Amino acid sequence: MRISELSEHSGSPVPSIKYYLREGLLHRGERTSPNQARYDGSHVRRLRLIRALTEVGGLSLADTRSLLEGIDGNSVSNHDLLGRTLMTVDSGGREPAGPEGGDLELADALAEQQGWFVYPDSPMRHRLAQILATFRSLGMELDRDWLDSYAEAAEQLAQADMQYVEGLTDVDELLEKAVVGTVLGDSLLASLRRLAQASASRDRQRP
Amino acid sequence: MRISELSEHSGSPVPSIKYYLREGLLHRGERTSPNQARYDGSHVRRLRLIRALTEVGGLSLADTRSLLEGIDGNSVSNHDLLGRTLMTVDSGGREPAGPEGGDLELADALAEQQGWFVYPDSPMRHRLAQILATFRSLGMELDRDWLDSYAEAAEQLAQADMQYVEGLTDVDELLEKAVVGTVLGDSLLASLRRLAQASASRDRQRP
DNA sequence: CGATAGTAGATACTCCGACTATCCATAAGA
DNA sequence: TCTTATGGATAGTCGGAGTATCTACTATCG
Repeated sequence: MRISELSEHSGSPVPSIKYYLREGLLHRGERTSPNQARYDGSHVRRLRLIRALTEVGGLSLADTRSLLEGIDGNSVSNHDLLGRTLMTVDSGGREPAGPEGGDLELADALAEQQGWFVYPDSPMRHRLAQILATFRSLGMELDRDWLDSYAEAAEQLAQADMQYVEGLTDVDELLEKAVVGTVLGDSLLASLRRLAQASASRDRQRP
Repeated sequence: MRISELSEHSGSPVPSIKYYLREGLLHRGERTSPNQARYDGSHVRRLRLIRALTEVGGLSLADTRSLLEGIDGNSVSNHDLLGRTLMTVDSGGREPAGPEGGDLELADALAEQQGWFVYPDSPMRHRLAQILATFRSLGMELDRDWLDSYAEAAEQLAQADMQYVEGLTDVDELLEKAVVGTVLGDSLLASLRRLAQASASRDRQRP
């Protein structure tokens, strides 16, 4: 298919497609002559993925590209994907630069309570500590029960994810599903949480 | 205190503070003469809040401002805050424009299973449907058990939030904690989920 | 008292990310 | 044939989030 058809099938305007090609997010089509190339289903699929990660997941193009490269390159050995590929994802937010005092310990305590193994230099460990520090800097006392609820929910979600992914043998498919599930899962969860909060606060208002 | 001291106390550079003043995110100081104004703790606090919401929560300045206005104006009656103020938050992502077919029904089914009351024209209801549509457009079959796990986790989180907030009588404080808890809570949860996933996938790799 | 540094506010400028628009030489299709 | 589309390259746009500069003026140190 030609680029205009690719545009129609994917819903992305031609100039954007050209841009993604330039930026290396989309693999080039099979060239049939100096100024003709053929695109196929893989391009449609990739475009949908790009738009899902950026529009719904809120990732920047740069983050999106690095995830796509991870998928393409089978960057990680089998199951280590969630632990490595996705660790690089920012999930929004410019670099803060907050000093984290005893918050690393709190982060570790939460992880230990859930039985998680956490690499000491894991970016997420530091990000977590930083978030905890931010809460405290705003005068929120970080109730341990509340935090435990969050950690427990995270554990349950991870278990659900593992079950969902269980039985997949194709590494490519597994990688892609893991990435999508993780990135869009954040958005999904955020929506559900809002709905639950709205409902709960309404219930509390008129019990 | 003068603006330079405010800058030191808050960690934000003076030009940025001026910018926030211009943009109406930060209330002006008490003017003591044509070119002098005095700032106080409320400014320090507000600056920290702004930076927490933008840097850690990943909100745009525009979203941040609208939330701050909600807090300032006591926009919502008592407990309706989570249901209304926070509904406006985007949680990242440019407008997609995805057509949602039977996904609204699926969204409603999930909500009903958790016993949530959802306004039919709630933005979050549509956003949820859209996210579900996105998953499907990527060829993920949307396992109902998986979705239920997510909805259940959301419910538990909302309950934890309610408990945390319970007993607060000061409306201003309640509003602020709700906003912070919701926005930063997303980031917190995302971090925890990554840690849990990493650990779980590691466990599965070497059982 | 005067020189120096700091200040409020306004206006203008910069930088980056994510596109759009033009352009060119060529190829496909009516 | 000749109008339209294409691939690729280069340049331009636009919004968001700051920076920089400028102008009067004030505070304060020596």
